[in-house]
Amino acid sequence: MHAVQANPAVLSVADLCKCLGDEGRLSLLCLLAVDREVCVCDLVAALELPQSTISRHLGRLRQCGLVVARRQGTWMHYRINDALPEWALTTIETLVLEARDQLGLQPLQGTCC
Amino acid sequence: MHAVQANPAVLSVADLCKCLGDEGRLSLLCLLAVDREVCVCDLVAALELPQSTISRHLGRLRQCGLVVARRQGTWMHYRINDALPEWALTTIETLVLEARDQLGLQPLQGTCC
DNA sequence: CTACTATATCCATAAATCCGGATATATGAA
DNA sequence: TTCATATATCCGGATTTATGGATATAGTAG
Repeated sequence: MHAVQANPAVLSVADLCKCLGDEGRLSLLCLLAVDREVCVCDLVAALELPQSTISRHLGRLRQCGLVVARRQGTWMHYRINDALPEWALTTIETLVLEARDQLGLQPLQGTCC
Repeated sequence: MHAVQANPAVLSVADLCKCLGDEGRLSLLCLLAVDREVCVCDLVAALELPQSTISRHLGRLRQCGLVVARRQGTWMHYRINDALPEWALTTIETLVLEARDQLGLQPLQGTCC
């Protein structure tokens, strides 16, 4: 078996920064950093952005390995990938803490599921 | 006097990340993080990019407040702005440390001035 | 002044990114 | 099966960004 799932292309510093360089994605990470696991519909409700936009951002975050998804029925639950390298996790933590002040985003209300 | 030089538009997390999300600018910051102060010609020599490209990247880094410049004769010396907020400085430090491994950039040789 | 160097800016092109409505896919229920 | 919901993907257009050669500016020396 040579499909040992090669290391998902080590996260580059530049790619991490590109992901964090968009207010939409940054907001998503802020929300995910508080509640451990959130489903897409709650994220859509919280950020008031079209569903396709949220999904697209989540897709990119997942592609970079910043978040992981878990399916539960028709819902998808996203959470920050805690298997990221240290430098990435500490960076995300620092930036999310500051971004939460800068972007005025209200905490998640009622969970849909 | 109402020209007290208004706060240079507080650095946003997203803007910092956009700046760091380019390999050219990231490389420049890596070089500046080692040697405290470097002049443009040395940066051009080290990165082997056209002078206009280097200057443009430095301009953006300066505009975001990540670096400051000091003129000495015809030379411009750039250094990381240590007056940045804590969250930005620690982020830069963490990312530069990792990026130096990822990007294989050789240390500055001979200073031009 | 002229000439030379270092750096910044201009410009047009190319490439990447973002957006959001429309559509496709997936799952569960009836 | 059909329907409804949740999410992902498609696609065309708008916006932003990066590029690098050419040019302009600033400083020094003669």
